[in-house]
Amino acid sequence: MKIVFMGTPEFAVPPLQQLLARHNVLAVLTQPDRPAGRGHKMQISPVKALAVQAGVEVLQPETLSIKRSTYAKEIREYLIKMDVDVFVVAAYGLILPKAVLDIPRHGCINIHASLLPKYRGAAPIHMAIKEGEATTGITIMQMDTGIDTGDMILQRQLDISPHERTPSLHDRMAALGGECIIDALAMIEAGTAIYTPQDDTLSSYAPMIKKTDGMIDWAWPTNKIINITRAFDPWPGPYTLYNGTTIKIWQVDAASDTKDAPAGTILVADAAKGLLVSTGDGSVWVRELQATGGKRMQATDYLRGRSIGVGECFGSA
RNA sequence: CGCGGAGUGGAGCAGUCCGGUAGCUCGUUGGGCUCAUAACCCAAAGGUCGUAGGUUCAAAUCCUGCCUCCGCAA
Repeated sequence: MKIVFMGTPEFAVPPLQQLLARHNVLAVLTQPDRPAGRGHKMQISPVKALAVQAGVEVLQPETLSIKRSTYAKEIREYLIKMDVDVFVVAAYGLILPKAVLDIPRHGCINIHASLLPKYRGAAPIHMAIKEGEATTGITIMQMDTGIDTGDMILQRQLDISPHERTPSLHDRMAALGGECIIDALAMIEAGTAIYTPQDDTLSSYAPMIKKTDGMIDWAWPTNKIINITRAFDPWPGPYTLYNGTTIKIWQVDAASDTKDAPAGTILVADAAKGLLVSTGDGSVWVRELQATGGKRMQATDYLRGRSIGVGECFGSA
């Protein structure tokens, strides 16, 4: 099929690879290069890197709204002229106006990283782990003007293991997304695709993650704190405040004993035993942490060189 | 040129401001104690102080370039 691909981050790379191998990808749309990272260096998106390497034309409009950009108008005319069968969209990051959705013969197909109608929106993978889900999956759907509200074409499940963290689930989801899009396109091409509407009454929303979402509230239940540390690795990084600095709390385990102390209180801080902190309903061993300016390390290693006093408190500057 | 922190035996850190024999908590190795131990006691090994220059009688420490890592911000 003749395809135009739209995507930006790492998640969209495996699907694009699959499409490049099996279909005729005429162009790739991805977010514009932006200064990012330390030093504000210009950075290209993972999708752009792959497209350039594959020799596919790359278009990077700021927006597809013709009200806000004359370039968007040119792009639209160009896309129409290409006469493609379908647009495949995976974590592109731009809203597609109805006029764009209607350009291809088969419309726009989206790869979404959740079992819709659950977790519509920008961060479905993080949200599934944060909520402690045991199962998630990929949904391929026909896009409409809503955010992840279109009719579903194909859905495939994936189990989340109890200790799984975002990076590993993200990679498995991206790979599965690549398989699903190929299968879904085959059904569309053969005319055998079945379009199932979503049940809006069961829908939920996974909004874009903010930096501050990584802040741990020690009054939360132990399980919620554990799930946050699984979900927000490596970004935005689960963290707490201590002595006016930020400490990232990468990994925690539930402690068997519970002690009566205000949430966030350091119950044990010993290079041999570890670091025990009270929570809303018990306590957790902090296994892996990262101080400002340092790298990730075991809590016991941290305590060998620096001291945290028993009775001190996490979560307040 | 976005702001800032850091690089010291195998691990985590102190020492740098005010240059003058390289230190702490661990780990490792050997020995001891103990019914026993991840516990305790004694001893030992192990470091071009990120890198290249500069200043100096003398540089981990002061000056400059470079490399690497990280926090903030995006």
